[in-house]
Amino acid sequence: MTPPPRPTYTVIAKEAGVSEATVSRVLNGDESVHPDRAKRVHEAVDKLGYRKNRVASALASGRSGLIAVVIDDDLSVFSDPFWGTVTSGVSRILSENGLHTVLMVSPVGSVDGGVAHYLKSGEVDGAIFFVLHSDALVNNLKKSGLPMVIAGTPHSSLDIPFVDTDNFGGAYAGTKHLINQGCEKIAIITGDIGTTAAKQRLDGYLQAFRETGRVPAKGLICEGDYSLASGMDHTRKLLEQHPDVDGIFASNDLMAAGAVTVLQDMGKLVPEEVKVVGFDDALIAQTTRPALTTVRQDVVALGEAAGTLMIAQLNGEDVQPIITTTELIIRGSA
Amino acid sequence: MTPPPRPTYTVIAKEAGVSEATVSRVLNGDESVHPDRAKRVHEAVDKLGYRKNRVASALASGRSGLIAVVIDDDLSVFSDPFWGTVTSGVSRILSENGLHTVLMVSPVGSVDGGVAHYLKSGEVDGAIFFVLHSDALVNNLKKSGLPMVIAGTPHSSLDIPFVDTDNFGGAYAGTKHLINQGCEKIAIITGDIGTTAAKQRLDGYLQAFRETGRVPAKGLICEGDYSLASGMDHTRKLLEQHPDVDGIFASNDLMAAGAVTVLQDMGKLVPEEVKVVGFDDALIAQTTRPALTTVRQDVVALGEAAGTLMIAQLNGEDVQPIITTTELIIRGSA
DNA sequence: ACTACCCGCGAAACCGCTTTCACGAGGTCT
DNA sequence: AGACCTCGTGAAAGCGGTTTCGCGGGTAGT
Repeated sequence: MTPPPRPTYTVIAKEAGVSEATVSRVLNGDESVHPDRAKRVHEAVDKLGYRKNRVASALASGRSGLIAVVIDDDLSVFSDPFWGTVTSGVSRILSENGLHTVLMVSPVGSVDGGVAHYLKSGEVDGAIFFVLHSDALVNNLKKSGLPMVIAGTPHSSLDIPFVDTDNFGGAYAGTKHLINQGCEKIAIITGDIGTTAAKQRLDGYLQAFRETGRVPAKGLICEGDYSLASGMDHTRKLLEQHPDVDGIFASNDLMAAGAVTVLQDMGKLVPEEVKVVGFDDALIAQTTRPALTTVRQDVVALGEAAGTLMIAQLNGEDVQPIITTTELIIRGSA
Repeated sequence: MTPPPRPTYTVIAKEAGVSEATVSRVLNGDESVHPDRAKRVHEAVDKLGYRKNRVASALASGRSGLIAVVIDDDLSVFSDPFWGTVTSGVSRILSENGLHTVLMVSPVGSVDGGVAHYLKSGEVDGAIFFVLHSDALVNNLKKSGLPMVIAGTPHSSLDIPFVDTDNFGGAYAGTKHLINQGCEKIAIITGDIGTTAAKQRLDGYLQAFRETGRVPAKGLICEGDYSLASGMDHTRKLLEQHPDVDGIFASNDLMAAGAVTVLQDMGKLVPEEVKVVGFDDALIAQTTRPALTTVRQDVVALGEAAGTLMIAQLNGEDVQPIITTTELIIRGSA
């Protein structure tokens, strides 16, 4: 019933015949303790099955061993496996380093909300933000000196380390592929343009276009929002206004899937008449017919990179942004 | 640079002209403090922008305000949005109650791994498990007196509160629908049969069948594993061995999508020649052509239920398992 | 041989909050 | 009026570690 009482330093110290201070030193890897005594301490620890109380440790040392992962509730967390995957990558890396992940799913807009309070209250040693629309909170928190990492490219050029996929390069490669396949009239359905990722992908598309010497016709740039519905809607409009489109680059697979669906419903053959390229290489890319040609991003790696950056930062190391590479996966749709 | 020093009880007490004990009482909602003094404390708190140090509080009170959410690494966390969604539901409810979510993604098989240690070390006030294959750890931890909630039905009948979707009822309804649509030869592709959810869905299927007076032919029960690939493989085999199947109930949408894909590739019309029903109502259900008829489960509600159960338990309330209902969503595939 | 260091280690203060305990004031009961 | 409660409150003892400080002995320098 009652949890068995756990031993404390007092007990270990007595058992090992040393002072509590020495126990602390040994358990924290202080080299200056004589090997013999260290050994005695370790034996006592093993024998008594001692485990350090991290709360007490946190209070005394000021380090909690907790890293917050802050996900803006506005995100489509509920339907997009992306964030869950990133988070588990983060969590893996952190726990390998003796840290734990505190998940905070909450609107992050406000500089003064509950999340902000919590982060400022010093209960966590660092915070990893999944930022999309606004850097306000992050920016504000920077002053507090809390180590932070941003997953996704920040809007303003705060000098906060971040990790991101090579959105530009990926979109460039995807668009280039369409061009190489002989597409003449290539549209793009962007993601939520309030996000840097969507902007960067748009830039990649434009760049590929520019290199051909042509300029993307107005009306070929459709502002979507990453949702299936927006992929479908924009494709529909596109076909009305530009019946001769022969290529669509969608900023994620969900919208690409929507595009394929609509195209087929409206009697267009994919990829014969219209080619479609997506982004992400999500599961859904494999279930459409034809399967989606898409730009793969390594989401787990992204999460791990975020974790790594946090660890490095806590160790006082010099930290550089990490951009993970993408890979064009060619399937049936283009 | 250095974070501004935060005020402590000492400061608040001085400012308000009361003792630290009184400050503590006020801040913890002790009714017995005279309103005037309470007011003075609150004013001091506001004026100084005081925020309680939860770590110190945790050490002194023995309550950390942290709830662990343990996800078995074996789970397909990396591709299945399901768990991320449940988790965010949990997180929402907990944070509304002043608790925080500590995410632990790690193999849970061992009774003696890092997770077990952490949970036993008293750093969390409770744990919510996403259990699939084994109850070993949970079972072991029960003795420690740690409040726990299981998401998913436990294998053994431990008397630990759990939340789950009505898998049986959902599968029953789905299968029944196929029967009502005139299907004669209905196969099932189960999920990983090592999970209770998969078993329950199979039972629902069998029950619906039984009520017709018929017995499902051997070979119509295919043991899948929730993956797209297994949905495709089993459908392929099914068509070889039973070319006359006219209905397939898949234990999740991913496998259902695989089934539809293979059926069409092999020249079968869906739903004219073979009808398909999935389970989950995941996003993917809307992107197949035809869109999937499927059994919807409310994943967010499931997470919230788990959170609610935890809160209730911490409050010492009587706790009953929660089974969330499902709903048959009829689309094009059946 | 004498002073100057350095090193390993224990005593004790401390981290910031919670909680027990006891005390004094005011009220009640006889 | 005296014994007995009750109630609000402050002093102080923890909670279980970490860290500073200083001591004693050994080493080094001259």
